[in-house]
Amino acid sequence: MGQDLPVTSYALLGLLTFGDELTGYELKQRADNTLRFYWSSPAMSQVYSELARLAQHGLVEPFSDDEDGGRPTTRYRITGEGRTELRSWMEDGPAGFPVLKHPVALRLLIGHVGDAAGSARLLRDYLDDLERQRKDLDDVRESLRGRDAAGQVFRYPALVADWGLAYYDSEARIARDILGRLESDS
Amino acid sequence: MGQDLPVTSYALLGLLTFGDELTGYELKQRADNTLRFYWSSPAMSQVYSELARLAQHGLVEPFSDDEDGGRPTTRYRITGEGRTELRSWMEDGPAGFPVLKHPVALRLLIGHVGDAAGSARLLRDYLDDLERQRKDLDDVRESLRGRDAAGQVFRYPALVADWGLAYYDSEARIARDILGRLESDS
DNA sequence: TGTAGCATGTAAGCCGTTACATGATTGA
DNA sequence: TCAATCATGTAACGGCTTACATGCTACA
Repeated sequence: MGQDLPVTSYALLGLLTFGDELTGYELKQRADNTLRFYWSSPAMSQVYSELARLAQHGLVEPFSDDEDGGRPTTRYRITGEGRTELRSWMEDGPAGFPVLKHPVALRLLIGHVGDAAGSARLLRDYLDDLERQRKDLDDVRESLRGRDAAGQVFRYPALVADWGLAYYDSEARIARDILGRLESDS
Repeated sequence: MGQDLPVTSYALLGLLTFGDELTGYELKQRADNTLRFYWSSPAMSQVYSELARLAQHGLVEPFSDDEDGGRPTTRYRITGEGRTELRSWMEDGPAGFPVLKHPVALRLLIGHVGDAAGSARLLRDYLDDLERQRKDLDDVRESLRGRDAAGQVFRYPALVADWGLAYYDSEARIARDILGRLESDS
């Protein structure tokens, strides 16, 4: 109750609420498929240290997995206390406004320091990145098909993935528009 | 040449390229009107320590301002070396993809841990926040009118502000859409 | 007279990253 | 047999925040 961990801790804890038990390694992979797009995927080393902390607080439970055929590893499952804590975190006041670290917008802001060609290149590179990123997220989105209806496990992850796709589309529209405005300067 | 400072340092340096000389306090205010929306506005204490570092590297120049009528303070101006360094940073490889810390999307991802009403409230609160934020940015945008044409000082800041406004509009559209989808579940 | 804004910092501490270290298993 | 992947950490360090400290000026 009110353990007040860093948000990333709750984020990782949340990834353990989908009915399965993961190793630290697998948890990192899941983070790369989800958190990466609208939070940030913690480094491998942090995944382990967060898991250790969560275990210390009794929010996750480690257990050794000696399944025949595989080498023994440590898996983690969320505890009842973990679920309670997570729920109370979700209802704890306003979520807070998103923080954007947008190096493209930042460079564009001081575009007058460079030349017009530089700003145009900046935006075109961004459009390329967006396409790649959109593709990645789209693959994730497709992998949820069939379990994404109301009431199903991946309903919410699917909603969030759709959000992300719409966001990338919007960014691309905006970047193209600004690029056009820059080109009409000359 | 290749001093490799943190991005926030370059960001603050960039804010000194608009033809005026600022105190640390004023620089913080400018950051709140610009960086806040697509980077992050550093704490007051960090503004001072970054200025100290920039001065140490010769990228800004402090000087005392004893203008009659005001109490003496320290102002900073960008140096020639500072401009050079900033330009080379801007052209230094790809800008990097934006990192989003989106607590609303994060909470929505694990919406199944709470109840449907919680997710709906989350989104409605976000829509309120968006409106406030949009208003703030719109005030900033309006303050640039008249100096935002091609070739003028605030051309690029205006482009970035327009980007931000379009982004907020897009977020609101998406959030409303998801809210609608959630409501049609029941 | 008191409060809000202007102005400038120091210190402690957490979050998160990179670099480093180690070793088992699987498949080409 | 060699490389990639699985698997688990430790150590050092940087960035950034919060809390704290100080004092002046303008104005209600």
